Amino acid sequence: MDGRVARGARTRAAVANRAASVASLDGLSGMTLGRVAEALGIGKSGIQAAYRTKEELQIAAVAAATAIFVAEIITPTQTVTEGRARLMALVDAWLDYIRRRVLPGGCFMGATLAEFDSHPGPVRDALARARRGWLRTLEQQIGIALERSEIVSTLPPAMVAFEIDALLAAANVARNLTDTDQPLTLARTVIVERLRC
Amino acid sequence: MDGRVARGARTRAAVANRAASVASLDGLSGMTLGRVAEALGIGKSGIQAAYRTKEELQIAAVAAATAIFVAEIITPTQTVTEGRARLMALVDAWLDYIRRRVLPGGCFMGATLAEFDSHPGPVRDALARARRGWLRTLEQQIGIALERSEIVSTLPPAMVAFEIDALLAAANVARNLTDTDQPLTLARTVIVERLRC
DNA sequence: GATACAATAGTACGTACGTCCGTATAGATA
DNA sequence: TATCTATACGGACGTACGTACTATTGTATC
Repeated sequence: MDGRVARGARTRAAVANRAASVASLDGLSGMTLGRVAEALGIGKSGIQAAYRTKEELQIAAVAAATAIFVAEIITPTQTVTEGRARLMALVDAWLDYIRRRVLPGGCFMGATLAEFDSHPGPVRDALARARRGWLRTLEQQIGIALERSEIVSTLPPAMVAFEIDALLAAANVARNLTDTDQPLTLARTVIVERLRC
Repeated sequence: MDGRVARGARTRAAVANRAASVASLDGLSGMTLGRVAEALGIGKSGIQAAYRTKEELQIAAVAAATAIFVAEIITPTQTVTEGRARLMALVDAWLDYIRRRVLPGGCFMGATLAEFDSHPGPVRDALARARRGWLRTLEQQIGIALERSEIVSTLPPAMVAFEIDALLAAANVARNLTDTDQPLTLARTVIVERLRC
């Protein structure tokens, strides 16, 4: 029971995951077929068998990174009470996800969005879609927290979501630059404070 | 009166500026000698005559981008009253600098920091130095504004500076993604609001 | 057990990269 | 004027890229 198609699917998943890892360090352009192949211990043609072109591989890497993100951050917080509690659970899960270096480069989006934001095409579309989903998730919990008066804000949920995402992204960069976890706790402090006004 | 060294210096400056332009779009790795050369209408060897290696060119690009940044944002606001007024002048100058697309990719730091934050070396050091200078400039004015009670904050100046920079960086990404100036004004709204608590 | 076909390896191609070298041009120096 | 010297060019180098193609393996189907 380890047929051709099962093996193929497993390879495809392994390739996509490794591509996401490499891209978190060197970006989706710096991620080359040869590097991914070498990291996996297979030949370049093995990558091609899974994804025909580099662009397909890039999109697969985005999908893989998104899946990891959902598994690490979205799913585990799904059981937490909606509103402020879940919002903070999301933030903490994100910070922990970065701290644990699930992907070696930290935040996949941080490394790739800046690279592709000026390059229209299917890859950028995939990145933008994932980003929008994350922002909407934040916005939703902020809205609920506001309704329940668990947080205070003079700004609409969408702006608060934008702000939290901005702080997290900046924390990721600062963390990579300084090789210290301090920026992560700093960002958390700011976020906590901003949910009180 | 257009001697070798004068011509050389002029070429070096032109090469560095064009390198900064290209890098704002494609990053410091995506910026290739051939592309810079072509954009300048000279040969690859012309670039090499100005900067021996690609790394030297990358560092020169950082310096050129920093110089542009200073000329466009720091210097013009130097005459504004210190404190809240100058802080907002800095923010507005930054937003306008992005809006005017002085560099085609928007924020040079936004495009290159995320790319190099996981790549130790002289290029990252140059980027980190420039970033620290910008954060210190913000922090300084925030501190003065706080002393003079022009703004209210329960957070220390360094954190507010971190936050403002984070919002601006996120605005740049969102602006490139959406091709709309709306994220810029959104970020400004958040910043103004955050200086009141 | 024979046949068809998917997954992977291996190889080769054309292009573009960064770098190096030889040389012509033209300003600086004596 | 004659002699350096720095700028810029053209070209060639080895490497690595993405892609295309063929051969081989191993599994499902009949």
